[in-house]
Amino acid sequence: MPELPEVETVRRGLSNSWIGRRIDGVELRRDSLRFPFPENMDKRLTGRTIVEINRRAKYLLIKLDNGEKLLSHLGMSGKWILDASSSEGKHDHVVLYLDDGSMSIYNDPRRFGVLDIMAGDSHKLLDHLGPEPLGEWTSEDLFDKLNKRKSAIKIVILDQKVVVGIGNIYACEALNRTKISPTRLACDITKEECELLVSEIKKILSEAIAAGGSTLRDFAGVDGTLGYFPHQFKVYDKEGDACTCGGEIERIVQSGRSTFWCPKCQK
DNA sequence: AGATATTCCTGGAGGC
DNA sequence: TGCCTCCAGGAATATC
Repeated sequence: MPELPEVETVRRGLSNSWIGRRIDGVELRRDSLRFPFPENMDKRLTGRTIVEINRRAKYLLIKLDNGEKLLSHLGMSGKWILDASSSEGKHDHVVLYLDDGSMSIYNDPRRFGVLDIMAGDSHKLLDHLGPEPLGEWTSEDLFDKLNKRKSAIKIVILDQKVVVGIGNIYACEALNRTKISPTRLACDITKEECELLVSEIKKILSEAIAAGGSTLRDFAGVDGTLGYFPHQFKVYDKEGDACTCGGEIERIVQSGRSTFWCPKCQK
């Protein structure tokens, strides 16, 4: 569920709490999530100080003082719980003991998340990724990629090789905002529509980050949990509701996933 | 290579 | 109230 804005919000929350902290102890409650943890992950993290936290796509890159990075992906249900007083959670998989006496816990019921340690800049999960939507991403780049694809536009903008960070929710929302039908073939999207898509995707992601940032203080104040933040959506999970144009929002299934859209205004 | 199906996992919702 | 089935979804992997 966390898409780019949620991961960026988590990055900011973790930065506030973690930068400059030394990891004094690591408790692994299991040996894998989606993938096995790297050999001796607990020992390799112990004694390290966190110097910087970056984001690439939906991955968090937690830089350590020896140059290595802890790679964290939240999958569907992953959360970092900061300043935890105790760990009784059923799905608390990893506990970090920090040098200020606090405890940070990685909790993930569905275990789709990833934790790994990388020494250099290359990683199997990162190397094939497409451009960052909030970086130097242009409509020309998008048009070139869509041109070659005969799948529905909704499916193609979910492809992390085309552009990163967009999940099911923002794909639906962006298409509604640009009035493009999710069923149109990617190769039939015009240059003008690409310009619109790029600018609306940048806008909606920025807005969501701003909203996440504003809820972060309150949200983290309650239980210190950093994970998924609900935002205001126009079409996602709103089957049967009225679209802003007056039409009725429908749900269809594309490649096994729900798409919410308005057939009246999205052409 | 590109398109599609399958897989991982648990909690929550809905049906009876 | 309880049990069953289905569904949610990120992204690697396999298969055609």
